[in-house]
Amino acid sequence: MKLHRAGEDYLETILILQRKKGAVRSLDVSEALGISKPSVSRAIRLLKDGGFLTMHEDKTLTLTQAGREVAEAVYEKHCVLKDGLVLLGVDPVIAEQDACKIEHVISCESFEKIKKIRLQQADFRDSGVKLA
Amino acid sequence: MKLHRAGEDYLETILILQRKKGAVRSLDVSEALGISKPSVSRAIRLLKDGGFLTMHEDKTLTLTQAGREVAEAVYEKHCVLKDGLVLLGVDPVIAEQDACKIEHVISCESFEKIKKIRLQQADFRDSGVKLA
DNA sequence: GGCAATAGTTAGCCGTTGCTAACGCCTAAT
DNA sequence: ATTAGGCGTTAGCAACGGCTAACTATTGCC
Repeated sequence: MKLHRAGEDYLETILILQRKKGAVRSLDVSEALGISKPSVSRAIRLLKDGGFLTMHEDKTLTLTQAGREVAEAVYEKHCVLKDGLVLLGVDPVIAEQDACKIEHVISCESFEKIKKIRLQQADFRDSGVKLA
Repeated sequence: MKLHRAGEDYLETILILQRKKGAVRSLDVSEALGISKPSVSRAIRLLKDGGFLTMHEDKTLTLTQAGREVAEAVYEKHCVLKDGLVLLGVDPVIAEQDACKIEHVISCESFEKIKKIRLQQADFRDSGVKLA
């Protein structure tokens, strides 16, 4: 099963909510993403069918191994991209929005290069040299 | 009329083809993008209705002022993003693909910051200092 | 004139991803 | 026990953006 933008978003959100408050239900995802309950319900069903998460009797959601891998990969992209943009002087709110979109389209190769240079920039900055 | 990813892609492609070979027809766009003739035909009609281009009696296409502005903005993002990624060491083919996607989702604010830092990096590199 | 190739269009399908309306179920309060 | 609220689901709609099949129109060749 091939994941699209929305699927990645849902998995990422579930991961974040799981870390933040433990048990996650569909409604939590709905509120976090600002997407209607029925839309989330259908998406969750598809992700369940695809083997990315399981829903327990009490309706709480848990990511499977596959789901967690996707979610963590996307979330890492999110964090590095947002951080990088903020470092460049982008407004944090804008950086957050952009990271939310770019995380779904950027290749792993490009991402790794950005991650690398971002670390170097941090080192560079910490060394006391003024860049910008 | 609000443009989406596809609309921007078509306008950008028409701009590039126009610069490369003068007159542009639907089929040129179809071949350049690898999208079927009917899909391009419909998209062109919508862009025409939206005031982004005009189609002449001989079926050649011309961007309007509005269309050209969009196309040039997207194309500039494309070039800067691709260049930036290549500078970071990303394979040019991958960089091209990623730029094609990111150009449609990145904000102007983030883009401007990237453009700025890219120029600084170029200066820095030209100054003889080894970065990577 | 007739035929084939080229180019554009129309009609209609599909998947993705949003939405609302309305229903079902469970729990808690009266 | 009945009722109300919270949560999930079902049904059905719409927009976007691909696709194929099939039609039309123009042009160039014999």
